[in-house]
Amino acid sequence: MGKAPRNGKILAAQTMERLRHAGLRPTRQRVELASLLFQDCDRHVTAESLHDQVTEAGVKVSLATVYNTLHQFTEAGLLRQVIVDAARSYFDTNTGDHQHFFLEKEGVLIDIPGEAISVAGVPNPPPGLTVERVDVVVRVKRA
Amino acid sequence: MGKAPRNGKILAAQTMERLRHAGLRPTRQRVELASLLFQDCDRHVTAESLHDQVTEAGVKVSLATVYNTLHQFTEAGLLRQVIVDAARSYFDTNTGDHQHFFLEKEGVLIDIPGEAISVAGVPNPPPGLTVERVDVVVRVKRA
DNA sequence: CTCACAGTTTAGAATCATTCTAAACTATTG
DNA sequence: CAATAGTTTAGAATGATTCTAAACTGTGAG
Repeated sequence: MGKAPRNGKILAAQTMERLRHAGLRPTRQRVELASLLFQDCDRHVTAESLHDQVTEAGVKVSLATVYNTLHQFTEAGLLRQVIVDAARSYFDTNTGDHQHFFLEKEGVLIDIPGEAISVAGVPNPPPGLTVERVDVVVRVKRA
Repeated sequence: MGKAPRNGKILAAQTMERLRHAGLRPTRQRVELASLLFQDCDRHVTAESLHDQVTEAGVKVSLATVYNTLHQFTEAGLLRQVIVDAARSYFDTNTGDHQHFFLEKEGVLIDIPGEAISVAGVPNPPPGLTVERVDVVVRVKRA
């Protein structure tokens, strides 16, 4: 032990700052979850996959808290919810403008950069409605 | 009584033919549901909304059968499943190429003709994967 | 027209993801 | 350090959907 703990501490401090900025009290659980979610590259998680991961890391966080936290992070703009599967909800750490490939059989999401794709010809919505967002899901399967 | 029954019979006969062509035995329940689904213009239903409708029409069909039937019709290509809401599944009687506006608050779907919208710049999927379909959901809200 | 059987329907139980509840805990502030 | 508002949690509850196994019904053969 040496590097891991030190990095852990630095990471935790940054994470706590980030949570405070988002208006969230940096509790042990939120810091743990945020560290897992935001340390690496972009990630796509479900409540269960994240709960499994945090549990395997030897940290005790209830599934209810994982659900709460995912929703709070989403409201705070730290995550984005992705709806592609009737069976479960995915959360994406990439909150920028982008779209997805979705491999249904395996429940795998792959980002498509926002600049890559362009959607043309969206009609004006019916009167009284305004566009919030345009989601594109490219459903793929193993060849 | 006069017109209604006669039309009903004609409709039923057409519907039974349609079901047979799709490889589905035309049972009372399937004919009832198909009549409701396909008689008018394009429709978007959930299992519950369709069950309510058929029940209000005075026809006895179990909710389980509505679920079964919706899935069978979908497999047979008579319906298309639309995934826009984590909470419930929608089925669309329009199986052609088109996209949707979705008014989340009210659970309302509105078709956008396929010719209207064009999606450009979809990257090649990762090796070993092929594109099945590109879904576009324009999420709207009351202004 | 009738029988037999494969395919269907169904009530109710079961499942699964998710949310709720209310009691125990903890970060924060004074 | 104490008070308190915000959090966490186990477990119950919910809601959509699926399953089960028993009863029912198109259909094709005779």
